[in-house]
Parts: sequence; C-alpha cells; structure tokens
Amino acid sequence: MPTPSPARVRYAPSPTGRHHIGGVRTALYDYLLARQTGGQFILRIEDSDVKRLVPGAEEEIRESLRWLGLQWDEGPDIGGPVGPYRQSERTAIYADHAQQLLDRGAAYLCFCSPERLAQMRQDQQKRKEPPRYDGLCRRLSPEEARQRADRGEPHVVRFRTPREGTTTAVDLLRGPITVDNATIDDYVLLRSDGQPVYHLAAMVDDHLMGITHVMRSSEWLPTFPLHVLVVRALGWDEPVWVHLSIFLNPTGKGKMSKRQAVDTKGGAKSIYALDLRDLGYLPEAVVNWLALMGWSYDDRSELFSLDDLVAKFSLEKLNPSPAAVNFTKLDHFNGIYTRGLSDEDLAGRMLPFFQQAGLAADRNTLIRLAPILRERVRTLEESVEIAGFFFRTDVEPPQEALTGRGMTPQASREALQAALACLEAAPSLDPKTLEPALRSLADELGLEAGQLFGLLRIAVTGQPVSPPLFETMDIVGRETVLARVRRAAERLASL
RNA sequence: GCCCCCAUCGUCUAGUGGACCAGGACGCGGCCCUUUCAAGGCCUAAACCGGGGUUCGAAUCCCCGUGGGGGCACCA
Repeated sequence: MPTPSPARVRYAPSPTGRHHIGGVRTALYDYLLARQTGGQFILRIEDSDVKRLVPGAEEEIRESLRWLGLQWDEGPDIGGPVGPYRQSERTAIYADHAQQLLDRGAAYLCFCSPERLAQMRQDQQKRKEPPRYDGLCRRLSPEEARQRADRGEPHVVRFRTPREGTTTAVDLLRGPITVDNATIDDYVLLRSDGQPVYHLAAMVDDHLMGITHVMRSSEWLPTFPLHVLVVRALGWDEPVWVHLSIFLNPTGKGKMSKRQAVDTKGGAKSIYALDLRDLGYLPEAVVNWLALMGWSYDDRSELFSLDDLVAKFSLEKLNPSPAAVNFTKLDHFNGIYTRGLSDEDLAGRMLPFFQQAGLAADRNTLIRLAPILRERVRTLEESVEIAGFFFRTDVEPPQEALTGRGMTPQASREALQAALACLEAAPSLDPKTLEPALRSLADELGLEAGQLFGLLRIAVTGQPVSPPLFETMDIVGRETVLARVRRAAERLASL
C-alpha cells in the first residue's frame, strides 16, 4: 500500500451552543485521516461572532472530544506552531488579508447601513427576486471609498464577485460543482467592527495553518464556490474539499434538531455528545456508531474500534447522501461493547452512575455484579434501574406483585415460608447447592419452579424482572435475603 | 421564489455495466434455549423513486420528471 502524505486536518466548531453528534462525526473523520496519514489533527475555535458566544461551549467541545478519545495535536489549549487557534485572537490577520483583497480590487468597501440592506431585501422579496446585495457601493471609486472611510463612516468589506462566467468548485465526494457567478452574492468578508466573517476567516486560517483537507458539513455547499473564489483571489492553492452529509432526524424528516431527537421506541435520546455520556453510553459505541453514519468499509464488517478505524478509514468510502440518526442502533452497539468489557472495567464504569443515584455502591460488589448485569444493560445508567436493589436497605415490592402467578395469597405465603425454612437451613447461598434444593422444594409444594422462583424474586429484589435469582441472592447476602423473604411473607399474611 | 446537493429494504448501508431472481446490519415477526428479563442460536418478511435513452446487457452511465434535504445574514 502506498504511504499517503501526512494530512493536516482541522475541526473548526463554533462555541455557540451545545456540542452535537454531527460535529463529533466531523471531528472523528478529521482525527482518523490525520492519524492514518501520520499528519496532524487541529482544533480551531471559530468564535469570530462575539454576539453568539455561549459560555462553557468551548470547554464542552473539548470535553466531548476527550471523552471519545479524539485528542488533537494543536489547539487553543495546547498551542502549536501556527496559532493562535481561536479566531477572536487573530483579528489583525484577517484585517491584513481583507486589505490584500482590497488592494487587488477583489473586494470593496461598502457603506450601506443595515437598515438600507434590510429594506432592499424586503423589496427584492416583494418582487420575487433572490435577495442579494444590489451593488450600490461596488461602483464607488477606490478614492471616494477611501475618503469616506477616513472620515470615519462605518463600512464593511465585501467580496467583488465576478458578474459573468461560471465558477467550478470540486468536492471530493460529488465531483465538480459549477455555478453561474451571477448567482453568487457580494458577501461581506469583514464586519463594520473589524471582525471577519466565516467566508474570510476560515479561508485565511485553513491556508495559514497548512490545512490539506477541509472536511465540513454540506451546509457549506451553497457558499462553496464563493470560498473557492476567495482562496483564488488571495492567490492560494485549494485544499481538498470534502463536504460531509448532514444528519437527519430519526424520522428522516428534516435536519437533526434538538426538538425531534426522540427515538420512536427507545424513549427520548439526545443529540449532544456529553448527554450520551451521561445517559451511560460507552465512548467506543458512540464512535463506532457515528463512524458508520456516512462511511462504510465493506459489505460485512461493522465493528470497529478507534484504532481499527484509523487503519481502515478512507475518504473514498464516504457517502454523500444524508443519513437519519438511529438511536436504536446505538443501543445495539452499546450492548456489544458492554458485553465485551471485563468485570473490573464494567464495574468501574457503572460506579459513577450508582453514586449519582445516591446509592452506596462499592467497586467490589459491582465487580461481582458485572457478570450477571453485562448482557442485560442497554446503558450504564440502566444498570442502576436493574441493580439498584442490591444497595438499598429495603425493597418495597408492590402489593399486587407479591402473589405468585396462578396462586392465592395464602399459597404464596406458605410457599415463601417453606422457602424461608429451606434458606435458613442451607449452609450457604451458593447457587450450585441452593438451586437444586429449591427446585425440589417447588416439586414438593406442587409448584412449577418458575412460580416459586418468581415469588422469591419479587421478595428479594422488589422487582418482577431481575438478574438471575440465585446469583442475585448470593450477592445480596444471607441476612438481607432472609429478612426480605420474611417481610414478604408477613405482608402476604395480612392479605 | 432562486441556487445547490442527494436518491437501494422502515433505518444505516454493500454494490463503480454481466458474478444481483440485489448482500450485510439494526429494527420487526416466528421458532429454539430459559426461573423473570436479557443474551445467544436458527428462520421469515422487507428495497434498486418514475419515465426515457446509451448498450448485446443497467441498481450501476446520460437526460427529464418526481421526491427528500440544504442554503439564500455585518451567523457559522
């Protein structure tokens, strides 16, 4: 296999809200390409719009990437050779490049007020015309523009898009995309406060940071030709452009959104990376799940660790069509990875969830629990629902559940008392000896094993559904088991 | 309204002109195992959006429809 040249790839999110799985997938692919080629994975924060900044958002981005194991090589927190890595700290760089465009006549100063622009757009709308800058200031002479600017008149810098001809931009997944230049607006590059807009900032940064492959959401496709024009106007070579498909809601209707991120069967899920962590999903599962939403390896494999992905990822196998998020499949992957965990590992990961629920769980008990929980929990959080009774002092079985299947309360009580005697007489709660003993007891009582076991299950766990009864009783411990069975029999007596 | 992108089972997808009466996975249904719930095993149902071309031959190439999605800010 030929060795690919090292790719410098960047993930450039905006800290304007919570970090969702669409961004995470982009970061994943960035990471994979960088690691596979021995290049660098760069984290750049696109915070050029101060008005939209959300406190804590940048930290959430970093925390979720760390959680998933996507460590960056250069970034705002660790620096690097081409920093700073926060756009808000690069204002002078953008101003300088805007000036270059001005000098070359590829951009011009625009003095139109926001009010005039709004009015203009409104009129265009009324006339059923596409909303676009009407070019009023484009006709200004450079001298006049200079004078007005010098006088302190507020202005922005606009790109002077060619009025004629076409522009062809090449996307790796879609091939050449050609548009009429007449349909490309004279976009604002620099705001009146001197801050850059994405169209300028991202192009400048990608070039200055030596980015070889730009992977971004296909929401950028409409302005893709503009970006190519800006890069060319600056006299630079283009990177490889890869526009990733967007995520659709589980229903397949519309772009993935917070409101509709609800699975039909599995209940409400979240599209935010950190929520998935808090819901008890394993990072391995999330990575595997996300990797396969828009990328595939062959017609058979679907289980990939992060390292597998580094080895097998390829841009050629990326899929340009939008994908609906499927939380049910996440559950599936989570189950697979959970079952693959060692007892110690699983215990360690469950522990915080029990603590979160206010239960005094301890590592050692969780390690004993791991074998009987492993194939039953969909998420780590679910382990608390299933196994919380191990750590509660008392269980409170619902009154109506106390009576055995097809049995009267009296018969249930008698069965429980017989079982209690059997348990008290047993030298230990070792499942190997206890199960045969209780089975023959059921026989003597003329009950099915399931009837008796069901009675004990509800008495000991408080739940109609639980991990296997005998292993459970062994871990719960003799004293507690006896107390709970006794208590259930007493409650039955009062019925 | 204008511009752009996409189009294989419900969903994620394999498929790059013949090896496809279209393969895998999730989910669904059934059976087996079974003390509950799971897990596991086996089996079933389920798709090439439509119409024209090109070709000996099309899920695969081209065109037109249709459908879905995205975008049209001094947001990213």
